[in-house]
Amino acid sequence: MDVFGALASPVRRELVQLLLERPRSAGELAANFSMSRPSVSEHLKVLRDAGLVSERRYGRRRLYRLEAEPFRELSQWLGPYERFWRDKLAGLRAVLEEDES
Amino acid sequence: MDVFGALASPVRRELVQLLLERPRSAGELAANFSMSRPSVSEHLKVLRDAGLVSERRYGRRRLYRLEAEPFRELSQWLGPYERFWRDKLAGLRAVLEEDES
DNA sequence: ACAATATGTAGGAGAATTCCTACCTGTCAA
DNA sequence: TTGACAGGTAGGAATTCTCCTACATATTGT
Repeated sequence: MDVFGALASPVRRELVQLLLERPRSAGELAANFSMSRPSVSEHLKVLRDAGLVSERRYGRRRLYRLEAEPFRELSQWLGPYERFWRDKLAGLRAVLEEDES
Repeated sequence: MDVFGALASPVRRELVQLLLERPRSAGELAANFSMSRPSVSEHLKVLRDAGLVSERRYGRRRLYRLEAEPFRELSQWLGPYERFWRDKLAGLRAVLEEDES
């Protein structure tokens, strides 16, 4: 599953959002959800496989942290569309000003 | 299915990319894929339901066009992560310059 | 009116996703 | 060394996704 597929799940987007604040352990992450801990662990695996997060072991804990690169790629993918909607807004503004005059 | 879910499919991302150039009819879009035309039509429905594209009928043709708003929302969602990876890059640069000195 | 064109919908098969409980593994602390 | 803790893996049920062929609907040109 690629980056887009990984972010398609609301649960995984929430995980990613939690990791944006700071790295957290698997258990701490799981505590934020009503689903079972193993299920959260599976979601973490999806995020890992997509390269969105990495994991380091500290004793019996595993700290998950956000990886920057995939988000950079996402941003690049979005670039052309961003230009698209900015142009749309600019066009809209022009029309509104036209009406005012 | 929401915007993220809709963009999880490579086929739908390609559709969206085609529509970024200009609005196109369902048939013209389908011609770009090796899968059956009805399947492409179903992908278009997913994009429609997610609000990513809209459709206007011109006779027996239906022109699909990209909608700006969902991409704007995507951009806003990405905002905090964009800051995240920019900070990472800045940090990396700082470390490299440190090494040089 | 009729055949051809453009496109969506129905129904279904097969694959993938998502969640669960049970279980296994490695680490820490007494 | 042994029990408790942190966390991943296995196997499976229910659901959703993706693709197909067949069919239905609307429009156009003759």
